[in-house]
Amino acid sequence: MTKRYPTAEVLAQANDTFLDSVSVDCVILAFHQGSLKVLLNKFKISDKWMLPGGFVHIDENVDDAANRILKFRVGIADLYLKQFHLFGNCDRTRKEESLKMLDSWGITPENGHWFLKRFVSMGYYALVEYSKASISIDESVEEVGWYDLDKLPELYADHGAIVEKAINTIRIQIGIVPIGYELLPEKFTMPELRLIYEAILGYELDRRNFQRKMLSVGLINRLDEKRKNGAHKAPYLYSFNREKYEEASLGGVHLMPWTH
Amino acid sequence: MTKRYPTAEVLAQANDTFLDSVSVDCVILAFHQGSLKVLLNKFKISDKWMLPGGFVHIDENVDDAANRILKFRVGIADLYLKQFHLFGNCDRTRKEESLKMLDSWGITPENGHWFLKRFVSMGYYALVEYSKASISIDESVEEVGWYDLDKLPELYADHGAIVEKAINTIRIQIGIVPIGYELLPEKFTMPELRLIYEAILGYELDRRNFQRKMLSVGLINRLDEKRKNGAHKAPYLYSFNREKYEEASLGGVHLMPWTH
DNA sequence: TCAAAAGTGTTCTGACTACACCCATGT
DNA sequence: ACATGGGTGTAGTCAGAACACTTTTGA
Repeated sequence: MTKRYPTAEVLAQANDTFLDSVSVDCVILAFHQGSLKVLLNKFKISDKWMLPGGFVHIDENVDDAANRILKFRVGIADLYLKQFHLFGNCDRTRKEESLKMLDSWGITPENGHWFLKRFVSMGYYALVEYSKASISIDESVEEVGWYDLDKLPELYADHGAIVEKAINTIRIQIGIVPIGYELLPEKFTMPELRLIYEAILGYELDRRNFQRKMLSVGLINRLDEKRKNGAHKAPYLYSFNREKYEEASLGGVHLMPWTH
Repeated sequence: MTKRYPTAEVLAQANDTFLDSVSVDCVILAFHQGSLKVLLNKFKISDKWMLPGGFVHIDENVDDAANRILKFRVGIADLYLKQFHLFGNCDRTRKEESLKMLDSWGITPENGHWFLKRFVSMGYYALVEYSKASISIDESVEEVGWYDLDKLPELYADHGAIVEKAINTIRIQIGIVPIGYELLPEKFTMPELRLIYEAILGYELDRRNFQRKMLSVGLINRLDEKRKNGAHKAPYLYSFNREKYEEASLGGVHLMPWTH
């Protein structure tokens, strides 16, 4: 199973390789240095940044395609990965840009070439641990990088709207679905967990009440270790109770109050 | 704007009419005689019931396609209609069935015919008022009918799973998103509203607390009328405060508690 | 007059809020 | 010692759960 990201050769005869008209875009989020980052890449030919995305193999489930793209880009499989919206408007396809890309790959497209047709894109969001993600570049991509959510560069086509919709969806779900497990290392401190929640929600939480709430739902175990940070009391380390976490992911938990 | 549901003639030259590989399936729900019903139809050639669905015109937004299909089937436009999941597995396409359909329409498909390719389907759910829905039949459809959610007949391909996923999604959203407006006539009684919630949730609610809660969120106005039902006190009639309702639909409200 | 169902009031509990207070650590 | 930030305790408030009680209607 070493299916490739589409390159020039693949695209040239893609009619039988990929599912028509359907693409996948991934909003891959990680937490680093106090803020949420999203993974972006830039194709050699394009001057705009894009979300990591790709096409669906003809014999591949769409969800699996999203997983494959994710694994290819950040090197982690079986991540927290969720559908959040289908972007299906006609006006989202940028024919000129696509032509430019084909041209740069030395392809002179016949009329109605697969790549030039209208595409709808399934949006997925993924949460990954920054330190575990090893971003990779292939020959079609010039640059890959993590961008601060509130300092995004100009994005290709509707990718800006896709990012926005993703973060909105996560904000809504954060009260029901436990997160953090995917964004943090095995051992973490309570302030670290809280900073993630604050970054996603966009406002500050009461340090003390947050701690109590998190401990009371029972998804987190306190360890017998502390981490020395600086000139203050060393915070405890915690780990997720994997079993209960999975359970809560499926069944839903009431984690956060609803009123701001 | 009188685009048609695909029929034999349309399908024959559909390559340029419809978006490839993408279809739309609608789980249309209504409340009638104490239970939730879902709209199903049966094609002449098929022996299995299907969800109302269709294809996306080449110059049509996917969301608009869902709206068009809905309008065609129940005669109501601008309904409460929401994406809930993309069904994108390879194994969901039933090639033999599709061949049978084409054959029955007198089409001998060349290899790789549009209709025989793999399709992914965007699932939408819609809530409609039973009395306002006028279901219509076209020449390709043999029968259309409302089916009780827990007495569904055998459904085509993965349509059973689609219905299930739809109702699960609604159950999760019912606590945040106000519903009822779309399922009830202009004027309704509190028990009527409560029965809908109970039907969706699958369990009974406390009559008295439900009433208080509904009134306290302010989406509902009590009218100066009552409806005489039987040998008991006549319940008040209520109507939705449309303005606040729209607002709540967008911003979200905390309507129901989370714990069962 | 009685059953059935609607409407209102009350108590109890538990969760969230907003703090005050104490503890550990490095400079 | 003191600033910085982590951890615990507690009173006040508010919403939901449970249930008693009253009201209206038709048979």
